[in-house]
Amino acid sequence: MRAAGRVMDKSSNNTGEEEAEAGRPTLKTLAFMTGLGVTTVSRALKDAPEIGAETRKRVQLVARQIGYRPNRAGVRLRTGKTNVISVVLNTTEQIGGFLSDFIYGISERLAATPYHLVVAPYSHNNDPMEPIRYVVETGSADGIIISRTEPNDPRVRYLTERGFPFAAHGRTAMGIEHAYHDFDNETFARLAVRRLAELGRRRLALLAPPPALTYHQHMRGGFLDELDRHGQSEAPFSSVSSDNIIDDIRRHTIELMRRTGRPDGIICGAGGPAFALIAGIEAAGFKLGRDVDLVAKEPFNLLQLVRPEIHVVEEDFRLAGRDLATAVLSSIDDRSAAPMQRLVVPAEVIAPR
Amino acid sequence: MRAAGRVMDKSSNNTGEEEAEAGRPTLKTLAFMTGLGVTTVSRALKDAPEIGAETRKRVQLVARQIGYRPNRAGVRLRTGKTNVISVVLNTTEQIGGFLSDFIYGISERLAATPYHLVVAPYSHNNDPMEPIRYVVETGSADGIIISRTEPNDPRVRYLTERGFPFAAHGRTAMGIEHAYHDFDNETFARLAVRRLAELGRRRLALLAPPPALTYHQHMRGGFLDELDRHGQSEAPFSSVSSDNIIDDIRRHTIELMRRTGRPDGIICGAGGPAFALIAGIEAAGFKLGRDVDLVAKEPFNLLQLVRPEIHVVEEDFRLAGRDLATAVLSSIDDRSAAPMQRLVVPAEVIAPR
DNA sequence: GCAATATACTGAAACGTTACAGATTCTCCA
DNA sequence: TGGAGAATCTGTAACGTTTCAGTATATTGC
Repeated sequence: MRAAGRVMDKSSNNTGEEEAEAGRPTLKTLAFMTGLGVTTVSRALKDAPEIGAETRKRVQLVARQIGYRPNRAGVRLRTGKTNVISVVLNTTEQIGGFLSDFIYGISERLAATPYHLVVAPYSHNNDPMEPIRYVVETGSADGIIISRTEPNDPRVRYLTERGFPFAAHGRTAMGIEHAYHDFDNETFARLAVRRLAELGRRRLALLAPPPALTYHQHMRGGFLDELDRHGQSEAPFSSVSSDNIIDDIRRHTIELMRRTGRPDGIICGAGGPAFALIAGIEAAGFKLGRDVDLVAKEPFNLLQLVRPEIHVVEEDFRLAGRDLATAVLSSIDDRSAAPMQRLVVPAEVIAPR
Repeated sequence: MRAAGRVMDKSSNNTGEEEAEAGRPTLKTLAFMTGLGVTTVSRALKDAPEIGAETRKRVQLVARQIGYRPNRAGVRLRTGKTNVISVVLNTTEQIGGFLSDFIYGISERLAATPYHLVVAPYSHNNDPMEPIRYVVETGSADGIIISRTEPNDPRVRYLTERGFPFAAHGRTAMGIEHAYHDFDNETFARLAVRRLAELGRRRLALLAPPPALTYHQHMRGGFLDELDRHGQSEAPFSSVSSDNIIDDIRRHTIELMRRTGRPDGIICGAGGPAFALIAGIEAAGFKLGRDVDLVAKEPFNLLQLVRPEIHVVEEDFRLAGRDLATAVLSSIDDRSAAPMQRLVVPAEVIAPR
């Protein structure tokens, strides 16, 4: 009864507006259809307490029926909320790219939310800060995911100073508590060294990530310390990093294997470059599993498939993506909440099959 | 003189507005600073002819100085223009993912434009039409890039009917002229068969993409026809496609190699799955290059690195990304222009090194 | 029976932009 | 000299949303 009365009132009030009934439904359309004011509709849709229960249901029903979807630009203009997560990526990123799974992981987490994922690239010759500044200055996202984290990362400092929600793939070492997801590369290195020790390998080389990245330290730290415990020695291999292009790695590996102090065990801190390592080892005339053992990260389950004689540790980038998305979302939700920090500790080295 | 006079006028006119001087500069800020109206500023920035040359320069100078950047939400709300390209991806996509390069290619092309790239995922169990409908209905992008194109693709029909700019990775066969970038998989298959014929291989198997996808037809077409020309026969291998998970492919390959009519040549229509093929061949006790030859796509230059005895054809996904981005942009720019259609024809099969 | 208060709704304004429909000044020609 | 027309600028409205400051009606307390 009440409802009906109001409907009559309002519809006659609103008829001046000449509803075209074309295009996407907006709040105005809903207001017209329900006979309510735009404000009421807006509030009813977000379950505001000052709207009658019946009205709320009615509005929501109609909205669902006609497939109302809030206009993102409208919301964004009014509130500043973009419903966007920006993932900043280095386009000169490594071989073969773990990136697919990373992106899929993020998407997966975002799928059930109103958030969109935008990919903001930067190339090696640009300033990594540039896309970050852009996002913050133009407010083009509600949160940022960064990767290739450094111990003293200007992006982390910048974002923290401004209180802008973000999560990093990798840790820092600058006394700032921030959200991150990281793979425990120290443990990875330890496990790898230990395995090679078990196999009787005495002289090990490590293909590490570039020194600037935090996980270089972690990996080398674990490597060196564990080397010490087992009385093994290092075959220096720092002329190249897992960031180099395939051919560089292959060439340097050949050179490494031909040195006097060549290693009998190699550890590779990434997936793709392991292929180049293998190629180099074999090109130098050595045989995997006999002359030298290799422990590598296995990001796509392809490595051990073609070279069953290598030892692998699995790293899950899809999980990293999901985790980081979750972390940013909760940062956005409550900026003062404790940042999500997850360290994934590898449990085992998978032996050759 | 003139300019100065106007500045005085306008600034006194505008002083009612109490410029806070905080936050991002907007047109209003610029208007205040230059002493012009916001309309004039807006037009000056986009080089409208009805604005005096001097004014235009002045406005643009000030804009550059204070780092003015148009508010995307404002533009989008007013004009409907989003400056967004949406790339719709299947998150259950294949092994190892060529996706990184694809995305990087798109980003690369978009970098110098005002466009952002948003990734819209769908999983195997969802309707592939869903993200497409979402984008079109909510107008959340100016253009779409789709992949995994089918001969009679409902997405292509839908987008064409609505005149929505898009480009497809792959062709269709439905009498619709649309923008695409495609790798010539027919030629790929022909080259592969020819190479295997040269090697004396008589009985060939093809690991094709799923039958639903257009390039399945192309690849199989070229394969069968060329098979005929050389008087070779086919070893049926349709129980599995290059979309299957690694382990399925490996198992089916073992089974294939143990059959009576086992192949002495195999062609693999994708990069990742080749690893599984190799594993299967070897698990069945055969040797690559001796018992059987393999021709595969090489998307990341990793395959031949660890298995120098295989023959590869390079497919460049970064180029595909760049191309598709270019195609959508030009579609957006002029909807009636002839759609960009590019077929990349592979020239050679790279022999083992 | 009347004020105070709670309940359920409302219009107007604002976010930043562009399109529309003028307004003002200047130039040039009859 | 006067008026048409070009050149250059202007304010207002609108896109769809949320917030602010109400208004009207119903309910309560005394």
